[in-house]
Amino acid sequence: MPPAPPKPPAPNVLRVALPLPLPRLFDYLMPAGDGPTAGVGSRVRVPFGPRERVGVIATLAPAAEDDAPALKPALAVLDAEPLFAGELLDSLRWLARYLHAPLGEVLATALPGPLRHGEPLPDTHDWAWQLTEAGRTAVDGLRSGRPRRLAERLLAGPLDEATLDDDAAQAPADWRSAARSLARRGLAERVAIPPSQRAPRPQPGPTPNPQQQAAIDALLAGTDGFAPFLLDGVTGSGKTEVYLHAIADCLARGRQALVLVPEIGLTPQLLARFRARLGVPVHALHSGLSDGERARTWAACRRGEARVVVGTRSAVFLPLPKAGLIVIDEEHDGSFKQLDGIRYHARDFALVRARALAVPIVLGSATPSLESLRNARTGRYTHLRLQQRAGNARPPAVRVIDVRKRPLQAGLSPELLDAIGRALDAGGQVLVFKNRRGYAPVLLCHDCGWSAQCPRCSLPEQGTPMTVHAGGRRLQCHHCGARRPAPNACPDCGGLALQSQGAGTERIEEALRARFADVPVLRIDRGTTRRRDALEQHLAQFGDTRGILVGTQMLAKGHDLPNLTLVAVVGIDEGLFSADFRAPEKLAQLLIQVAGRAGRADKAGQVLLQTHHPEHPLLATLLSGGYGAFAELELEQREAAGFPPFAHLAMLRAEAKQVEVANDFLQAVRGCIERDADRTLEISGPLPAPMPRRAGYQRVQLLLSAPERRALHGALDAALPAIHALPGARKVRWSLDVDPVDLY
DNA sequence: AGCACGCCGACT
DNA sequence: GTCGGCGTGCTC
Repeated sequence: MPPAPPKPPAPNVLRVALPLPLPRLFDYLMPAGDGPTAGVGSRVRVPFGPRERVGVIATLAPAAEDDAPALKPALAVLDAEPLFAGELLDSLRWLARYLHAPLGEVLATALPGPLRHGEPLPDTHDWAWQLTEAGRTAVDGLRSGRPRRLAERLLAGPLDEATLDDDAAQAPADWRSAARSLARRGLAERVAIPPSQRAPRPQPGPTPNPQQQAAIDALLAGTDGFAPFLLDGVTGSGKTEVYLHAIADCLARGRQALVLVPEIGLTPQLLARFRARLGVPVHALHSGLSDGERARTWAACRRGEARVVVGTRSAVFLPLPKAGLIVIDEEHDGSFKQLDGIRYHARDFALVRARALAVPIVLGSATPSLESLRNARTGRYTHLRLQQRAGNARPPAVRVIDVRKRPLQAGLSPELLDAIGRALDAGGQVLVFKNRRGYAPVLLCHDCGWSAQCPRCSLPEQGTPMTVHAGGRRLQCHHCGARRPAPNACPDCGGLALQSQGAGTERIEEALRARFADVPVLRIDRGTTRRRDALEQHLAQFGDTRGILVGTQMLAKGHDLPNLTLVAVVGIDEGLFSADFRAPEKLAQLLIQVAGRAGRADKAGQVLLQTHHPEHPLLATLLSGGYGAFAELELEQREAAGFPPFAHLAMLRAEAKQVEVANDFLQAVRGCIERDADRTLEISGPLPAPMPRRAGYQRVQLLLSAPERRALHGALDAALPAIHALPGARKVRWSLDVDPVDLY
């Protein structure tokens, strides 16, 4: 008999993903002692240099070869059941490869702080109240009152807090103070019970209109397997109602539903509506929660106990062992993309997860992203439309105001101020919306509307704007890098009214206060409104009284203002002529959204757009054909210019105290990439970024573009090891952003 | 990323 | 004479 082949050695090496910006795993020996068995996806505490770190076991490997460095043993395995398993682990591995980010960093961003730092998965039990021994004998002796009534109910057995809450909702009574009163006397106690799996007690909602019903039917028909839907519904058409029906169906099938909303969209009102309608606990996940709460929600999802989670972008990392549905509300919203650290896009990653989980996913928006519209158009997504506005709301009348050569006061024209005055006289509310999105500044002539275009690479129709650098004294093109000094006078009309930026909200507020001294003027922006519900509070306080709201982005949605009769939008020209190819899309989405705020009730609303370019095709198309027509046109432009969704981008950014340092580094990076890149890969840069993020630091960037994703990722895969090894890599702060949203 | 080690200026 | 600047090198 031939000798049996040698048995492969039992795996005794842990390959651990640590949260470090290093693109490799670290090997350890099995920990000594008898802790939980080491399994892929479990966390381990390991020695790392002079300190300790918590990582995740990525793979188990057989004994290392002799030439390998001497391995240290891991200190302890922290999870008996792997924290990351199945679909979530697979999807996160995919994400790390897609973003070209270290697995350890991706896994770390997917965990709430306490879990990242090695805390055990927290308990997720519910609480109930029961009588103590003493309590049972003392009931008869209690004075009549709420504590006695509660004690009598508890005689029949313990009651969980959710049931007590529900009963209290029907017959309002404060059972908590009664319970505390009993507890003080040692008659009752609070005890932990297993998490409730009560059947949903949904409340009926309004009857869906025919379009909503058609959308609901389509969603319910597609619950078997991966099925992406674009729910394209005008403002006020009742998308949430459609979500609620789909979620209720998902709950009825005993599955979990995940709802992602933009940062600004997760309000107490929205949660209350979901809770009331679905009749099950709804978990919320957002930045306002404590670490402990986030960890508990994570645990409840991991155990399959959480039925519905509504969360902002990081909720896309929740484990969903019983997934049945994913909803992305306002799918076009920029806050789904993380702008630092692991730069993931929650909507895109949610699609990857939905596919891996084999569940339907609904992307809802009144102004879908061009990416999603294209996917709907090519048939990758089922396109569902809601075109009826609920109730008797009428679309507002939109008018464009030409401000060329008009005397402006804090950027406001006399016509606009007159219209504001008339709206106030009629007892209405006015919203003055300042479009300020951190666009790269462009140079604009106030007399004739001329803006600086690159002479070398202008397209015949739209042109390539040059951006303002060096404090307004230099212009630079972000396509070809051409530079020239900024002119002192307008090359077209000879006027001296060249300006690079409009007025901020503070100046507008000031001017409005001076002009309309008899009405309240409320400014809403990042400066005045930091906290989550501060916006709602401000607006509620403002009420229905006649007055003026001044603000940015934040005012584009939220709290209904039924008495709002005039919306004035200023500062749109920066969006019309921005060098950022996404600026027109963002501007169109914003205009539609802001316009949706006027005339929601039965009062007719008016929208005024103040611009130097009344004849601009974006405005003309948007006003005559709506967002759909705009999107059609814009997709053509993107295709002609070779921008997403017809090309795929990656951005390498570097910053240093001296531009040359960052520039030299990216020049070297460019060399690494060019060495063996596909011919279809286009590289532009290194170019200075027009807006420094931090004072004293200079930012430079290198943009990669390819018509096929494969070419882009192939080039990055090939070049990244060399880039990491570049001598300059430690002298600059650099990052790679796959699918960047902001090019500046 | 941390955190060490390692060589050159103004201070108890 | 020291305390401390941040340059480069490593972490299984």
